[in-house]
Amino acid sequence: MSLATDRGKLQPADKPTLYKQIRIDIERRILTGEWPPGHRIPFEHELMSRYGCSRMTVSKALSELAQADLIERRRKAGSFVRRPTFLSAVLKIADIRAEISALGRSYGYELIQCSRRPANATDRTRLGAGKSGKVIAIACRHSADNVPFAIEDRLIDLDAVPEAAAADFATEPPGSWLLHHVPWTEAEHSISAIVADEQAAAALDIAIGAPCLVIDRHTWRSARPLTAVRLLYPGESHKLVARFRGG
Amino acid sequence: MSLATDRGKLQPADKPTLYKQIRIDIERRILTGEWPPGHRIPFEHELMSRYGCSRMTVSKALSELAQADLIERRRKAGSFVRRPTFLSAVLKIADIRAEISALGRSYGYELIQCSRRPANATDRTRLGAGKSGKVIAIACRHSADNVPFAIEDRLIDLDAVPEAAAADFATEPPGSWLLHHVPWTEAEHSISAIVADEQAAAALDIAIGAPCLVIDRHTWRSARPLTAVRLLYPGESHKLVARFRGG
DNA sequence: CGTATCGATATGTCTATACATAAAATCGTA
DNA sequence: TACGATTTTATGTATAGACATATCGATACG
Repeated sequence: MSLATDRGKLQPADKPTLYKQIRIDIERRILTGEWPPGHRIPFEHELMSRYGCSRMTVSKALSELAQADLIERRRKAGSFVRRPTFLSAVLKIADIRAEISALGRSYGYELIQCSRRPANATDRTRLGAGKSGKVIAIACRHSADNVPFAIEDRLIDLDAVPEAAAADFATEPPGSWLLHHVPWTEAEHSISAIVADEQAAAALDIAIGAPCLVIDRHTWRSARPLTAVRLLYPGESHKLVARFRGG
Repeated sequence: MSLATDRGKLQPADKPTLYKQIRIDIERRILTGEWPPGHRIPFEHELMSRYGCSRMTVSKALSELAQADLIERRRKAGSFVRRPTFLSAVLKIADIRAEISALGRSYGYELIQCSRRPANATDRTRLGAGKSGKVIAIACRHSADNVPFAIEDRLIDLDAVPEAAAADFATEPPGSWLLHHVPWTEAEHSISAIVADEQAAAALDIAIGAPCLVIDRHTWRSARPLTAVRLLYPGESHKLVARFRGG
């Protein structure tokens, strides 16, 4: 897992066109604290004359800053540095295969169990689906350099994702397959910690009672549940990187 | 903690100006999979005639989609739906006081220890600072409805954040104070799980050996370390919400 | 056959202008 | 003074046109 910025991104020294120059000038003043939250940014026509350009150019810079949530624009009042109420960071979650490969380690995948069945009450609750037809239930294990890395327990709604019926989860991890084949609009994650029970300990090759990081992820497309997954990692750390502060 | 989208955000049914209409039209096609990754979006002048508007209007819609990382624009070639290689989600981390208040629970704060001292070798390593002068070391406990919620162990670089010397951490949690007073440009998070040792168990009022979620956060401004903090939560879940898929 | 050049083309930036719209500020009147 | 109508103002959206620039593809050349 890795966290990186969004909010317009820290530009990679693009050749500074004028509007970009204006944008990073303002960004710099905000990020250094020279213009604190609540500060009114100079009016567009002030920036026009300061930079000797048209209002459209200034406006483009301000629009991007607004889209990035660094400033707030209010008609008649002006533009203001946003008051941060949250730390905001973009979480980039690679699928586990890509994550392990990116670390330069060899990826291993093992399908433990895969069944297609009509959804029972537990499945429906887990997916959050009202009525539900068939589901695919998958249990599998990911390993890095032949050491267990995570175990995965997943449910896929076959009505919402009929293409999944044709996928071969014996050879391709379901997370990778879904990431590359199924667009989604919303996801929700819950992070928690548990201690390994006998089964988890055996699958992860750790001691019973050892700490595990748990990630539960639910994914929807337009409010329709697609999949629910629980990932269990041995307690060691997963890194996230964030940039910028946010509103 | 709560995760929400960036990438332009799921618009709250803004009155649909033309460029926004174009934007959400394209967004819809991407998100439903009608235009899969790699698909070439109609050329700007095709969209111009389809919507009967000027190129600037079309371009504004595409620019926002590009800033949101949903598409990639290439000169001469056209604009293309981005190939998702990551799940992308915006992590919004409220400071703990705000987080607990938002849940409608009463917030309690208890300063356990606070000292100002020259940085020792351990402090420097932890902050990642080369040379370092003074630091503030803080240990404190947050509670919700009088139940321990998290314990915090923090180091603040006083040279980088001299204003911190004047803050009163006996009454205001350091996370809240920093969030509202100190702009930052980069942060890095590590999430892991441990089992409570005797000290943590006592502070959190849980059993020794019970699982704890650990978040280590380092924060910088322009590559200069500002603060390092370790938060220890009892194992129950922390929710995150993400939207859209990303590149 | 491989390479250099050049034209066509789609996006990238910018201008000058116009009108719309939301909201602050002012004024006028009850 | 209080309240409602009017004016002012800064942003929001949109246009038409201009030139810049990257790059694909074709043509010409060695």
